[in-house]
Amino acid sequence: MPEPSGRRERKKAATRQKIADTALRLFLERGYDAVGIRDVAAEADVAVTTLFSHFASKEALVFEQDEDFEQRLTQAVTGRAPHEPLIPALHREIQALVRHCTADGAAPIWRLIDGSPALREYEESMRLRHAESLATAIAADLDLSQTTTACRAVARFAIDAYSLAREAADPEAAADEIFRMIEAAWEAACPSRRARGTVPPGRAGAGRAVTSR
Amino acid sequence: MPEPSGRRERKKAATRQKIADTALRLFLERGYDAVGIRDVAAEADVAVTTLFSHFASKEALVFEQDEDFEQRLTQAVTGRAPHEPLIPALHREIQALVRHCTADGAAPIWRLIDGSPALREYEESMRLRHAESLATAIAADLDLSQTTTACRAVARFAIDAYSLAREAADPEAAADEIFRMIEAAWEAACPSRRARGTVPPGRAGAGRAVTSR
DNA sequence: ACCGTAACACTAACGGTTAGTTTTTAAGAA
DNA sequence: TTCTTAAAAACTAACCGTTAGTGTTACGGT
Repeated sequence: MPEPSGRRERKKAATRQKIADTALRLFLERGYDAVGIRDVAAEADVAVTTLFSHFASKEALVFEQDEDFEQRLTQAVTGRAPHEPLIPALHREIQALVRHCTADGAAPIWRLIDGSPALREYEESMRLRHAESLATAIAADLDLSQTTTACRAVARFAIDAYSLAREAADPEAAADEIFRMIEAAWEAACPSRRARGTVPPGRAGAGRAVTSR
Repeated sequence: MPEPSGRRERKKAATRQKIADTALRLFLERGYDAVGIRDVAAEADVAVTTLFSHFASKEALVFEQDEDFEQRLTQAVTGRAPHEPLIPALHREIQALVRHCTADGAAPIWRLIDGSPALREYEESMRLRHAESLATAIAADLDLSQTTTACRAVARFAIDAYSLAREAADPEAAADEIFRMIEAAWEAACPSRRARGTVPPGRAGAGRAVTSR
């Protein structure tokens, strides 16, 4: 089996990068809808088929940068300090991601995205996949001490927090507010676990059995 | 100006219905991807452009039935019994909707949807629009006693509950479980309101000020 | 030096969608 | 009735994202 070694991979990466850069530049210059795939391919000096061998769709060209989002989320769960409670760790990571995408430099790209229904739809769908990965990571981390349903729910809630915060007037405050809600929701789903983190110890374990699944 | 009176509207509605019926039949017979727009138009004996004057996209043909989803949600909020708390009302309606779409008769359509990425994506995007409407209804109902962020968050959570419950092995139990979480989240966001409904009176109003916005 | 194959190019098409234009048909006015 | 207006539907012809099919090149392993 060919062990990867050098030139080929570099050339491939260079082509991919050139396509992504060209695409983003053209989109920002003329608007997403006003630029066709054929325009991008021509300007990047590659064939249309080559473009599609690097990117699955036109929308994927825009979300090149945003690639590690999914991994950062799951890492925040699986790679957190031992005994650190789940929700605050998630909260911290989402805050960082929100800050990252509301930074001044990223503004034009997000204006681009918000301006195109196709891009928004693509993003939503991508986030849902992220939520599924996150749910899996959470379920694995908790090691069967929690329902799959509850894990999938918090995962979705966390993604919701990200996307609502991104749109809010004060993104950081919005994320804080939503995560206060998520913390409460998680405790309600967790009758068998100690309460800890940003919320006072309150009533944990209301004695209701988990019925689903 | 000509006041609309009868035949025209009936014929138009009939055309629309014929298109929708034909489309659904063909999709169920041959599969969504195997049926082209031109096939549907031909079988319904209309021009392609006519089809698109009735439906915005191919996917919209499938979600014809599901039309009143949005209105049922907002109605559940705005039209609930006086003094009935928000979350239980929402819970009840979502339960009804989940039951409706997991009923035996509806199974083939949902198999169709789950089988096509395009349809799933379309549905997600549609649900997000529903969540926005719901958030608006909730905000209006609460009359400024709650943050927009909190309203948008519960609205999303409710939609999440619907779509997670729909996929769960035991849909009703899953919806119950997630709504227990939502109830807790809502109380955490509601320092100024009495606790009531499906959850024991517990600690309401932890004395934390709402900071966002 | 040779072969296998990954990367890319080229042509042509498919399928959803839309613009432009024209024909039909219902609703009201003369 | 007949005429007028306008909505509904038809037809043509394309646009655009995407893919299949078919080479061609050049890198990497032997």
